[in-house]
Amino acid sequence: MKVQKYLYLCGMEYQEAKEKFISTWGSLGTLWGINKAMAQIQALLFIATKPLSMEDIMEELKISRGNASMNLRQLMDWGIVTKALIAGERKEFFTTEKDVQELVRQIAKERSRREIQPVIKVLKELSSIKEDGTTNTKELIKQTKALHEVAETADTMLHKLINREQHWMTKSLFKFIK
Amino acid sequence: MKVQKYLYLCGMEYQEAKEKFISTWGSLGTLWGINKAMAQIQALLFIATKPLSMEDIMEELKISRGNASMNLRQLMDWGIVTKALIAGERKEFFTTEKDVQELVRQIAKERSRREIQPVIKVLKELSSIKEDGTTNTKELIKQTKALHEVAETADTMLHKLINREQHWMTKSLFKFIK
DNA sequence: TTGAACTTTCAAAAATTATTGAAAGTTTAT
DNA sequence: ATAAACTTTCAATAATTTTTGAAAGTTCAA
Repeated sequence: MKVQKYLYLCGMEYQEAKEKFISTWGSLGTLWGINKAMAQIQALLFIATKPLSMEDIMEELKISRGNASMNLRQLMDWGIVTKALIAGERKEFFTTEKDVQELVRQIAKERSRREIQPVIKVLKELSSIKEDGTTNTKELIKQTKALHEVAETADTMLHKLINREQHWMTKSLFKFIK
Repeated sequence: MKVQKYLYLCGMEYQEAKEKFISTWGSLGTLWGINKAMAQIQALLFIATKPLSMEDIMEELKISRGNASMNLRQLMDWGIVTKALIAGERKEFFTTEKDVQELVRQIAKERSRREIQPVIKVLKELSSIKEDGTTNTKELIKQTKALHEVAETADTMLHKLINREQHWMTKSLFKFIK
């Protein structure tokens, strides 16, 4: 009965679509090494029409307070969720970056910093390997160099993306690649 | 004693560099949702000067036969490792794609197929949500559309990358982005 | 067809990662 | 300074993922 009333008021479609959106985002996150709760919180905020409190998030996603707190903190470390102070409220509220372009840029920036740059550093270290003339050493040097080059290129590309004004990606690049 | 002899013959530098290369690749893989053994097997093959047997791989990486077998199969599913038949040998030997550009393309292709395309599919499904005039529904529709657009762009970009001739990425694109 | 040489499969064990919940910590209004 | 209203931390637990190893499966030479 309660369910029927709810369905009548809000429309089944919305609730269903919302859940699908959140769970899809969640499993996508898992695939990319981001944990489910973190991805789902971001998804929830992404389609919310106003900032949400920790209580709201816990209730919607059925997760514990500790889990919500830790994952919100991580999202803030990634720079894609921020606290939104609401006048007259003691609680903290949260919002995510709503502009997809900006979101993509922020994620690109963090992934470069956390993943690509450390790899580049190791590849650079490996370039100091002693050339002893063996085939094995030659191959290691050759492949290390090749990877180093690709990693640098990828990083440069990401940085071009990161430093562009808003709609660069969809406009210019899309045009370029025809 | 045995160790010293080994060090003398092969040079400490090589062994150290090789281990560093493999373990770095392994942890990078983990970060990207690829399991450690799978990434390490690929790394090992990437710097090997000849095809390796399952025994070789098991011994070098200290992993079990089952583990080696399953991960080699996955790497073959990804299309980045292939069996190399060696005349006169009963055993199977394995090699990985040695050209980094080609490797990147193959990975891009698989990631598009496994990750981006399913997301695009869900976003498309969600676009059939019933527009009931509420703010929440409007926001969900808006954000779904925005993501859909970005996902399509990313996928198109990847496909341009995938279908280019060999050195497109480093040559043309690098030039373009200055 | 047999059996030796290999590979694959898969249930169980180990390792890793995520989640909980309650105690400790913090902030703010009075 | 106190206490209510919150948030954070973290040890314990749960869930998930990876790894093992041995049995089952396959292939091939004789």
